Amino acid sequence: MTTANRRTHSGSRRDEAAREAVLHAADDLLVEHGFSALTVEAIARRAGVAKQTIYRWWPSKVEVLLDTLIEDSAKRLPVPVGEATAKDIRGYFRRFARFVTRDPAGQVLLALIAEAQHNPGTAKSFHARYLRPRREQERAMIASCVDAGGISPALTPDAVIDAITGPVVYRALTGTGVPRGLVDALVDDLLKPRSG
Amino acid sequence: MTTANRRTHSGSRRDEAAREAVLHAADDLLVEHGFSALTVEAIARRAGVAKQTIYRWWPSKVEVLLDTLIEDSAKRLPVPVGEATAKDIRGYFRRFARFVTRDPAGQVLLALIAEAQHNPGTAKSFHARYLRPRREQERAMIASCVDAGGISPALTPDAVIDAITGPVVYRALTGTGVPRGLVDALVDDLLKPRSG
Amino acid sequence: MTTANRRTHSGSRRDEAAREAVLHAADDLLVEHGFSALTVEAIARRAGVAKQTIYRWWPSKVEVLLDTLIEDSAKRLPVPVGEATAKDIRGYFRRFARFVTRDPAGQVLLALIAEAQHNPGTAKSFHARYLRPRREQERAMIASCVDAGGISPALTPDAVIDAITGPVVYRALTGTGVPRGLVDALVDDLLKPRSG
Amino acid sequence: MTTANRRTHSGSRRDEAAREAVLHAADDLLVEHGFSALTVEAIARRAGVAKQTIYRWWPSKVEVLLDTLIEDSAKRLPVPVGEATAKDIRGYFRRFARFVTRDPAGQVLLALIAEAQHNPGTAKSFHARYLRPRREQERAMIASCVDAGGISPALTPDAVIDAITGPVVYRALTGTGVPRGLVDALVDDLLKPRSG
DNA sequence: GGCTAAGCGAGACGGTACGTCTGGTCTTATG
DNA sequence: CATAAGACCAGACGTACCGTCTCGCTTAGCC
Repeated sequence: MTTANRRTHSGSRRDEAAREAVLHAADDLLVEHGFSALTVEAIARRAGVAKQTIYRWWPSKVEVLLDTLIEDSAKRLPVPVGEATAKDIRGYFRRFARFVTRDPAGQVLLALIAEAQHNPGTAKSFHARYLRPRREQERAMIASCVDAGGISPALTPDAVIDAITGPVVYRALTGTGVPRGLVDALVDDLLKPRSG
Repeated sequence: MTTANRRTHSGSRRDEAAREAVLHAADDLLVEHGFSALTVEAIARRAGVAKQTIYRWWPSKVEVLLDTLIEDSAKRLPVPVGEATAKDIRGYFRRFARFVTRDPAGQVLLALIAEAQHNPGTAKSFHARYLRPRREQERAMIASCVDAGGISPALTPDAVIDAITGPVVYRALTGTGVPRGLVDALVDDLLKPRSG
Repeated sequence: MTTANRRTHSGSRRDEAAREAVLHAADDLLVEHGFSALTVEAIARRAGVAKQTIYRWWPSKVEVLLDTLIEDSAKRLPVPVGEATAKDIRGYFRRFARFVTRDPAGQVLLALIAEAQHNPGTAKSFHARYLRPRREQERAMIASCVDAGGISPALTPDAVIDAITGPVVYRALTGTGVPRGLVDALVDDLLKPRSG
Repeated sequence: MTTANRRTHSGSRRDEAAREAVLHAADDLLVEHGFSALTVEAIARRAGVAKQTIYRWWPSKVEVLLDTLIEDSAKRLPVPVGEATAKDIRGYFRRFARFVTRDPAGQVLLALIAEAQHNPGTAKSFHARYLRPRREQERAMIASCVDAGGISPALTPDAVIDAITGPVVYRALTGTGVPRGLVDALVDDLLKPRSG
């Protein structure tokens, strides 16, 4: 009702509308036309924003993607906090598999893993701002469950996480999809102590 | 006065020297300056070859890389053929981990996995010419061992391969290295039947 | 402890200090770094003034220059008023030549002649605010001397002025300097009646 | 009849058609929309040429203009060569006045005089490639006439040229037009010796 | 003496053009 | 007929200014 009919920028403070337009434009372009269509010019065009506005706030288009990924995965793939049960953990990794294979934001994740291969700077901030913090939360999730006696894996928490997310990500990267039951099989196998 | 110092092309047949110069130039550039330095112009410059010569024989720089990867991994990471023992399999995956983390050709593999994310055409020929054939050989290796009774994994051969290579590749892609013992732990865990 | 070191603007009336800072900044930039360095942003930076303050009071950077030119040439190159002798006229044109070739304000004049070529709006206000009024005074100077019988040129006053300032300006514009004696020769030649 | 219906560029040699398209585009843009519309992008657009093609052959748009000026004034404002009469000289300066005030190429000349004010690099090559050679020819024209006894001016040849072209150029630059008879009056006045 | 109005420094904004780089296509000349 | 060379069109890169705008502030001048 009270919305202005034209976006009006906010003067000497950062324009939140422009920020969001950029993030959405980047996301949309990636999903619709792939990473190669994700040029700063195209983002600016699509967002109705000047190139300079992008360069003012983000050092590269990769950081734009990273921002969308961080926001989206905080919303749509939260790591369980507090005391986690084996069921919580299984649920998290199932959601992770779905996120990576079906959520648009999952495509962003894969694109960033890829881009980090090509560009050391990307790798660095991708780790610092996404992978590392998330890994910490995941580790805490596993550890809390171990502490509570819910599971007693033979591997370290890190190795467990790699052993589950690794195959999921690898199959997603190679475009072969994650087969039904793979996550469950891995989780079952890894979280319980090996007999003998 | 015997010139001959300069490579002299051969007339109406494809110039093998040019082909090899291109492959080596691509490999070297990737290792020395990373994927972002790997432009067709740079390859041509380094190989002492005209751009057109590259475009004549390869549809893109990615196919150049793919050719080097195919040649190099046939040489340096052969899949065991014939009857394979559990030991052979473990050995193969150990060599795989070393290849991916330490061999220059492993960098090519990672770069192609990455590039396949950005470009559907790359993905297609990367699968058809590298991943698929290799996966077939790996599957045969596992199957022959199962048939011989050497192992009896709970998962399908494909799942086993993913469960081992997945974490290795994932850690390599995220630049975190593959910890000592990870491969062995995964192999031990997956090749032997689950108790109970 | 009495701060006051920082210029403090004056509230709801135009800030004279800002006005002068702008004029001087423009002048300095032109002389030091040439016309191409004379951007509104650079003037604002140098003057310690916001861009908006410039746009509030001047329609363009050219008008800033024009203001400095008008002030400076009123001070340093006044046209003789009242009854003029041939000697006054010669003196004026000598000062004009020196102004155009050596005075920083002369550079401003040349820059505006140039800019007027590129921009019709500049041309218009440059004529209206500088060239026309000045030409009127020059014409009056010549006319008063003719009336007094001091000279009797074969050409109209306008043509005389053009015939003297033209070569001076042309040589200044082409950076070739005004040779000693050129002004005197032209003045001698033009102010006295042609024999025969 | 035999013209190709599409311009086809000429391979590894410079494309003459592209060169001419650029020169004409620059000329046209200057005349139609003024110097401020003369951007490299606009020239490229208009000429149907890639920007890089312009940057490959010209260091700046100014050099493009300079090339058009050199070609055009060789064609349309040749300096008389060989023994020149007073009539030839008068004719040349009359043509010069018409060139500067009415010929599109004259606009290019004025634009370059202007731009040379703003940019030292422009000034340098404008002098070296246009003004200096032309001045040499003009000086030779005057000298040959003096030698033949056709005229005996009180001023040096250079001063004579400046005294005639100066006012013409100055009036053209200030957009006031060159009045009928001004050139003749100046020529008459300057080429004949002052009596007494 | 509080209120209003304008000027101010600061700087974000949507744009345009800059000059550079690479991509992928084409032509020429050489062998 | 393959090659080295390299010109060509296309279009993205990241930067500099443009001219407009809003912010938060300071200072008159009016009630």
